[in-house]
Amino acid sequence: MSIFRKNVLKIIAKIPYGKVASYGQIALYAGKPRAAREVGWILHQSETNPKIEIPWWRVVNNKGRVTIKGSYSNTPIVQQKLLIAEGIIFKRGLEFDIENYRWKT
DNA sequence: ATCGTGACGAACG
DNA sequence: CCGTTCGCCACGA
Repeated sequence: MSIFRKNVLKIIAKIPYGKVASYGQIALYAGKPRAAREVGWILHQSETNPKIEIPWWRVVNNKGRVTIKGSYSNTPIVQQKLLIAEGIIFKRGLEFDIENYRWKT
């Protein structure tokens, strides 16, 4: 397990209830400013290989859109539902105004 | 090593 | 507000 991967999981675990962060943000905080795609890959792996419990649904793309593909159990609808349950208002489809909920350090 | 792919992001047209 | 292109990074064939 790489150090970057460990940082990614640790940081995602810190996202507060009702807040979200982009893949790029997580990559930045974890020490690889341009590894947004890798963060997505790591989450994809964690889905079928859950070492620790993390609020994966609080990670979205930088435009405030749910871009997860309905892979295993974590589908776009499931993610949207979890976010709505935390108070996030969706505008249309899988989009919402991310600046109202973005987690900042 | 090369190539295609993806839960990304930013820049264009 | 689209859709496309390109740069980015790791994984697997």
